[in-house]
Amino acid sequence: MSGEPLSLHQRILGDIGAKIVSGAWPPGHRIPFEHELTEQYGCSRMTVNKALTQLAKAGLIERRKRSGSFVARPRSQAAVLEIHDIRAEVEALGAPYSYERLSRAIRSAGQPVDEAAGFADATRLIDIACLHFAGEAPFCLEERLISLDTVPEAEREPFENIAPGPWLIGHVPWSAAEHTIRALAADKPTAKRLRVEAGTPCLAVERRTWTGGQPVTHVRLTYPGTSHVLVARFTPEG
Amino acid sequence: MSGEPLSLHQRILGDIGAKIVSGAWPPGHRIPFEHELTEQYGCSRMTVNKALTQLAKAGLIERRKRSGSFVARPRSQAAVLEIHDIRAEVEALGAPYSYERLSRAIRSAGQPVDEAAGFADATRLIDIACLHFAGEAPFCLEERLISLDTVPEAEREPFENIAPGPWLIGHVPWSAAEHTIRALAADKPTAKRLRVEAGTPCLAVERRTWTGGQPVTHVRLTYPGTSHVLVARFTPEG
DNA sequence: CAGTGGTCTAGACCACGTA
DNA sequence: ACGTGGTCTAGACCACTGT
Repeated sequence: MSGEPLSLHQRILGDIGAKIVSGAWPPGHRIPFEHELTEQYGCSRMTVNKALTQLAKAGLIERRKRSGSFVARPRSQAAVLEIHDIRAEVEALGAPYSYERLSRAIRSAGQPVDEAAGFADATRLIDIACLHFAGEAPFCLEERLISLDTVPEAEREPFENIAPGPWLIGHVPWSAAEHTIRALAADKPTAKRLRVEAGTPCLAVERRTWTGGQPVTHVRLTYPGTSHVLVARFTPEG
Repeated sequence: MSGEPLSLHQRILGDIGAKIVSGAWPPGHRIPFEHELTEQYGCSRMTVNKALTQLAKAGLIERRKRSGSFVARPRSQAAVLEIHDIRAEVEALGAPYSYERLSRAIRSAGQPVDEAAGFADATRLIDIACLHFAGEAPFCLEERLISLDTVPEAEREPFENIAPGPWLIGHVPWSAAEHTIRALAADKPTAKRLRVEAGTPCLAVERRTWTGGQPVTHVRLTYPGTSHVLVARFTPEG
């Protein structure tokens, strides 16, 4: 439907992807060798290689030296999860966004939760709690630890007018991130802050971020009830 | 630490990624032109281009014709969510896996839930409920609709000895999938099936799958309590 | 040992956006 | 108009691996 002229390697990728997706080439089926596709499309090997490399990264095919490339047996689907800025999420709902810092403290790592978050003992941490609002209603509770060893500038920032997320993005680009998503029941303090009843189901997203090998921050975002969903998509086109 | 000899384009990718990640090149900073990197690394333009193209796909840089390439302002993080087979998840926990079909019916689409799932009115559907066990305990409730227009073979399958997920993977490769993740409270029938109290927080993963443009299946997986977490990772290395 | 994919080269032409 | 990135070529060498 999109009348855009596809580049050649995209066309090759699409053609092969279609064969796989349609079932014409079942899992285990051997894909034509690169030199065969080269003849078939009348192009150079690099162009074919680009398409096949991309299919391999998408997990649709598996490449074996000396043997060829084969349609992969789908073992796990890898979907792309878009993690948006909270302000953007709120404003996408058409609600006015606001932010309130609840607490800020500096302490040394040593609690079990710190270790679970990946902070070595005695790492100096800044410990922040804050609320994000959509209109009058609490949208999300943020509980965050930032390593002052990795981000010393954070010590001078009160985080009263800027949320830690946007501040960090402006000061410390991440190199790696891990998200953990779970459902949990709001405990009493959490429920009070989110203005829901204790035991209300919440979606909790925990994110750990590293730069180089150093832990930067650990944050738990707690969204009350079903106010929030995460969406992840997969297409082989990349 | 991994003593593997990196390919040249990987090294270039890593070098530039490090500059961005360390903050040495802040958002908006112009990256050396391809021909400059060509000189710097003593390689051809394709090699440089491969690295930059990959960085652009990872969202670390933004490329503009005539202007050059620039460090991107991180807007949304795109993390890769691994969706595993339920049997594999259970066995990874060290528990014996078992499966029980609860119900199976054939009907025509028309309910609001069918429309939300993307099935056109009057599409013939197979409607299945089943339970996945980890040992004696229910691990996950699966409620699934399969379009018989798209997958007519499903009509002959009782799904008593094989779960719909693995069966579908063997019969209908997906071309696109969308996952929606939310927290919810178990309603009475769900709670009974999962052997928890009504109101228990559950993690619900809904997946819609298409092949070509046709909807294949819609499934809701309900995991009780905090028994299950999803993990998503991001690294610019791809 | 032969043939595969992985990687790289030294060019080339083109579309396109900015100056 | 110019210089950028996007794409492609027609070769090449190498490591690996299955026969």
